[in-house]
Amino acid sequence: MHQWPTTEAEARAEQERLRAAADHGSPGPAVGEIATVAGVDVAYGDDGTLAAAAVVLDADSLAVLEESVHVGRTDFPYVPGLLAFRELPSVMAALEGLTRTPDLVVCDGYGRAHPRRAGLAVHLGVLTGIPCFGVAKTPFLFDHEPPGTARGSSSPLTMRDGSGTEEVGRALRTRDGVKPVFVSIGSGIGLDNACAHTLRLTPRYRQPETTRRADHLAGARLAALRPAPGTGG
DNA sequence: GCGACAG
DNA sequence: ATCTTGTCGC
Repeated sequence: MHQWPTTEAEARAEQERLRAAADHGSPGPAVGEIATVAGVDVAYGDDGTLAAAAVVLDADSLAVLEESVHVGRTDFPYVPGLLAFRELPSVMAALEGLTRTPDLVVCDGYGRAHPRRAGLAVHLGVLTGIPCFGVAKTPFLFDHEPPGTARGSSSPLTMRDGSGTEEVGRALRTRDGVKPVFVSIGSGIGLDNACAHTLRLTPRYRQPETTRRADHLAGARLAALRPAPGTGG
């Protein structure tokens, strides 16, 4: 089992190791080349309680094939830039609870679009060895021109601090007239394919079905842990 | 050194 | 992430 950092210093060292190990070059699987796709997400309770969920979908029909939940705790606080160390141990546990290995993993948050090029999706991609990318909801650290209003329109994401003009991700409109999501690669897949998969996963809502399913599952499990007052818990 | 900055 | 009602729409 993996040894997880407990201090910020250890986390940064591990983050750099993972960044260096990431595959940022291969195009990875295209739409039509995968049979299954997994979504992961974490819901938090008051104390350190959390529920991490992994949901496997049929890549074609988007039907749910399998679900896995890990209930546990976190000691690692939310530190900007180090989100991965708060979420990953339990996410990995949830993934290990699956009976099949998905062909692709989609997570909340960023991958290569990160101050040190090592967001959540980079960590997850390297640690699982499965192609992985991230879909985030807010741009904060990045600059981008608004994409066209039609679903499928996109524009490049660049670092807001002006550290280069490299496209670290892409603002992608997944629904007509709805604010875009922000796609960035983790490891083992290219940005073009990541965006194509994201569009396949958004037939109806802004967020990918993978994320929506995992988010719902994690939230439901956490709620089940905290029965409503007077219900006898 | 301090602050901002996914979730 | 989480705190939270009603409301509009399919």
